[in-house]
Amino acid sequence: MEKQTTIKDIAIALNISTSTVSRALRDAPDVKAETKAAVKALSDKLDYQPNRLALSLLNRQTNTIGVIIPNLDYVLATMVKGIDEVALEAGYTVMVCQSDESYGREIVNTKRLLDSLVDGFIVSVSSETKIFEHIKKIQDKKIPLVLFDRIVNNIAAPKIRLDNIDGGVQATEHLIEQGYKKIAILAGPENLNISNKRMEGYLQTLKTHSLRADKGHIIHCDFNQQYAYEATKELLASKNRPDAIFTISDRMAIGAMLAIKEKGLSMPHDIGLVGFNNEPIVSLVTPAISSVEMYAFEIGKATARAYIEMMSGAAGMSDQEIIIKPKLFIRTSSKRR
Amino acid sequence: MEKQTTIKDIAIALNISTSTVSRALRDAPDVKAETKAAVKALSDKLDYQPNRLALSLLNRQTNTIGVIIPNLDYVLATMVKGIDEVALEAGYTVMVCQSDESYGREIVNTKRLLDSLVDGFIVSVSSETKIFEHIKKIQDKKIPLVLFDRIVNNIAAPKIRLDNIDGGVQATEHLIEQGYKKIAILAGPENLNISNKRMEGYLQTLKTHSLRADKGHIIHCDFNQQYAYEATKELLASKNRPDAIFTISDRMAIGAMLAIKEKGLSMPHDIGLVGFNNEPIVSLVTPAISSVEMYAFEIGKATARAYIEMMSGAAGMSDQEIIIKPKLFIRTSSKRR
DNA sequence: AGCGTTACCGGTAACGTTATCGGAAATTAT
DNA sequence: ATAATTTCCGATAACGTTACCGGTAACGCT
Repeated sequence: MEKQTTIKDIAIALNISTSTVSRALRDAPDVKAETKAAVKALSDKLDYQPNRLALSLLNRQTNTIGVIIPNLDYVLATMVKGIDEVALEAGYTVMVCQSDESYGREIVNTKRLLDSLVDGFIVSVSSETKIFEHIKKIQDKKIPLVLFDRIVNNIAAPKIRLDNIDGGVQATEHLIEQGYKKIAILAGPENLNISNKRMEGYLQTLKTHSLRADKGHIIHCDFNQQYAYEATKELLASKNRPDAIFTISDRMAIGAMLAIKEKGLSMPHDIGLVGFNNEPIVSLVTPAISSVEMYAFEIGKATARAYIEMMSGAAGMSDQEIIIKPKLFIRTSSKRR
Repeated sequence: MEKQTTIKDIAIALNISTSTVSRALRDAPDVKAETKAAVKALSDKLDYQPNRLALSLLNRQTNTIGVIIPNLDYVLATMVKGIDEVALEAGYTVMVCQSDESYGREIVNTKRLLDSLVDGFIVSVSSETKIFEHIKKIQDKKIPLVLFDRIVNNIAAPKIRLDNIDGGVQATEHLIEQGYKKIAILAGPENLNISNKRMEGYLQTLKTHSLRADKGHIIHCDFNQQYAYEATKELLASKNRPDAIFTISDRMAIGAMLAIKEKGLSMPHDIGLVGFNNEPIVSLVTPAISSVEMYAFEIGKATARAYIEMMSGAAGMSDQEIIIKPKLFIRTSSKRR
């Protein structure tokens, strides 16, 4: 690693002071045009780039956003892409850290970024996280914080998220409308907000239609395909077999689909199936799976915009909540009318 | 954003010098145990964290790796996960920038990170990139650089990549063995190294078996599903219709699959299909698609390891090339014997 | 000629940290 | 008791940059 050219190098070469070089580079009015030209010529020649560390240290801001996410699955990668796009545009650099759904790593990541590396955070908490001291610590230090997707309710910060309840409602309404009566739900871990909200929509809709959810039809399982597969196998073997399943993610829907196929049952005839996220994959499997689109890219962009607005000192952001409306895409797996 | 506690705050509070505080915190031998205890107690109480900017400025190193990738699709996200894991373990922070397959954004990203933000690069070039001046500039400044996955041949840096030729060979050998005679290939953009290498394996294998590739059976198209779908439609409508297709990505295989199904042809009977990457999706579609596993996570980890080794001053890294062997997973789409 | 004004530039401090040097006090050795 | 050593700590400079203050020279005005 070679020494980068600094303002000092230029100053010495031109036999002027660093102050003047600095001013010349910033096009300050009180520098002779001639001097400016010389400085600029030399700085181009030496490929001078200001040292951002020094600037950050001086100005106490890094123009870097710390983004902490639980993983890089399709949905989150799409959201990050949205964040990235808007942030880059606005001159921010983004630092993405994966917590890998681990509470411990989430804390480590937060701590590291807190070492004056970033001047704000955009966070989606891991499914394992039940204690939010590390998040609160961010706020204690008065560092801007925006939450997205997997938000935390009792923290006062701008929140950008899907209307998860509505997603649950849309999915369940649709299944009922298609004539399904015994609708089961494959939910995520019990403390996962987004899962609970989707379930809330589900329960609420059942109630509206005077249907009752069998206790055995509400399954909490880990957020992945394998668990969903096994849970579905059990569901299908149970006495009171459901005639439809709503899963709160597409990966879980795929797991369910495999179990259903294996059992020799047909969709949508014997069993209806609706997933969540509307990942590309769901339209490629057979049968194509209905799914709730959550507009991840939009959520990402809105998140970055909220962050920028917050940084620009907008007031009353802490209780702002941007809620994106989901939309159900109906496909073969649940369409029997 | 509140003022962080600094070493100075502690020094003033305890009426000692900042030097002593610094030493006490680093457990230097020449500090009284009593003083050390006092400093540590107060630093805990004030939640002191050293300012990494100041340290980086002083030591001329940031312990941050700049990772530049073209996008965050399944394969690259998996690789990043591998990089992340190893890097975090070794105390590095990772800065991921997406170029979004754009040459321009790749340059912008490189430039930004070059502003003394990172002390080394891990790069996978975008498919649009044909000029590598920005990469060479990294090396001109003697900044460590590791290339992975989409490497650039005429740049002297450690390279970690798949044995793409072998992947092409495995896929093609398999198709020939299954009795397919007229094997087409859906390749990526013409300047994309990984695509060309996979194609090289394909051509090489045809030659071994004294088969000739019809010129019309070699298609270059963009790296996505839609283009592959359309290219396949054309292929299937052509006079000399192929009886097998090898695509250099799974997303392209999916596109091909859709076109084949639409045409009413059956796999593996009428047409054999083999993809590349072995993404989870390929075992979920019907028919399940054979695909070449590229061990993305391993590649990511190996990349980070090479980077760390390089940083530790290991010699002769610049001509090191780590080549991971792929492995074909055979599924319904191509198994007719 | 003397004064004020303008144009231009340099010096210094500061951001937070540590390495280096040097020095005072305390301890040990003679 | 004095010298020699050890123990402990403080001051300073440095990393690269800019804000701020100040100063010199040239110019214009009366």
